[in-house]
Amino acid sequence: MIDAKLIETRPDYVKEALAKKGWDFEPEGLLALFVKRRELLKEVESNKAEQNRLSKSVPQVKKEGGDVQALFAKVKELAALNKDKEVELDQVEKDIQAQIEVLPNMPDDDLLAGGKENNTPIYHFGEEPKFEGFTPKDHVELAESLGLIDYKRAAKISGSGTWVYTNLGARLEWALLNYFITTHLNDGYEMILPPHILNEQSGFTAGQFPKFREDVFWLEGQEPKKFILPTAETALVNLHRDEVLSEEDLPKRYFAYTPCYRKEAGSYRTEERGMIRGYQFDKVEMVQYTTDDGSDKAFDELVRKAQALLEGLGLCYQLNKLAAGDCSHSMARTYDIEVFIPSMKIYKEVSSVSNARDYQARRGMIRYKDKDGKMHFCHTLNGSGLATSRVFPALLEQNQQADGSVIIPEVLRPFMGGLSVLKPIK
RNA sequence: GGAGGCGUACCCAAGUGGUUGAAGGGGUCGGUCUUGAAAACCGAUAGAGGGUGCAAGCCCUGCCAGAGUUCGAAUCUCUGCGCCUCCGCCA
Repeated sequence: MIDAKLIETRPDYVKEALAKKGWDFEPEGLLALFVKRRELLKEVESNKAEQNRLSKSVPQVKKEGGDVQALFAKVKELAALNKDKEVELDQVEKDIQAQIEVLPNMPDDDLLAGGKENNTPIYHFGEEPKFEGFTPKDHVELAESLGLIDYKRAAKISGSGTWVYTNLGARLEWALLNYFITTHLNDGYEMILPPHILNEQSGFTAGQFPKFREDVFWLEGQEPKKFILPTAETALVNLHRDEVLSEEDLPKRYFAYTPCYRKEAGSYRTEERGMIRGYQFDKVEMVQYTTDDGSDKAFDELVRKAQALLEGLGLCYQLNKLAAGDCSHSMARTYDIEVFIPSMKIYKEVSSVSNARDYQARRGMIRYKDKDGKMHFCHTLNGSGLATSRVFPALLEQNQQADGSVIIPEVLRPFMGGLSVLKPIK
């Protein structure tokens, strides 16, 4: 959530920043509400102060045998006078809240305005494989011929947009996750396994609601409402909601493995074959809580970590600095790490690293006390480290050989019983 | 799912309608004592959000959350949430 004070004192600055995200923000309405709010607040509070003063004097007046009834009448009168104003104030505050909470985060100053077309690749790793002397298969064919994924049976037991990892496919998926987890542990991150069913407030704090209410799976008949997490970020950034941390505990570095559940309504299912986009995919997610001046450093750290994971696998990827309009709704800054998918001849996101600055912290009252006892909002950051559903196909496609086999990256072998190559079963 | 209990400041806890911003204890910080430490003793410290003001300050909110009763609520009523205990069911 954007700071209301900032909107009030520098409306043009906020307007300009949001414009870079393609968001047309007209502050006039809010500014008028701020004025209205202040007016009402002054009236209501001074009236309330008078009521309190009179009420407090009751025991004294009683003792002196004064006219208590007259006092009662006076206070009642004041209270009646205040009632309408209190209702009005309440409404104004709700209106302000409603208007501010839908606003996206403001992008960092250095980001280009506009959408995808203005994303800037800033680093490239590895070489796009050449496949000399044979026609490469796509990952769907490979997964099938190697016996890794069963799409047919997935459709039978679940539906389209899903898959079953079978045999060595399941082993490979698990090896990837283990490789990620082991790396994060070695880097000193704390492992978390959160519940997958979360309450509405968690979605709000993460900034997924109200905007993305339609994109998650809601549990039927649950009161209060519950949804299944679309990413472990939702759980991790809510861990310290409504808490006051102390500066020496920061930064907090967490990671969690969870499947992610998304409706993906209206997505490009047809061109994205196989496991490029599904209703459920596995992801290891990293989250940091930092001080309000520590998030830039943390951001670089998370980007580096995500890069290192792909580099460990030896996969060709690019690092993409997103333009303001392509950054996530709640984020001030996002870098995507995109792995090369030969069959599609494009780079597909496997990790999205973002700095929310204090946007989520304000929504969830996540604060810390500095060494002088002063309160601050934390900064929160998140980054995939990594999502498997695109690493898996990229790995198959990039590492395929002329004979249809696929070389397993060395870092994964310890998690696959030393196996070094996947061979076709038919 | 059924029955009961609880929710007060960093922690424990008193408080059941009136100057209660909230007793007491622990903790923390400072001091006395001590070669040093412990103990003992003395002192300090009670969160947060908001309004107003140059500031000191003053004011509003605030004892899980919300609504209500009352001139006045931590204290009474209702609702919700959370936790605990017992019973049932169950991976």
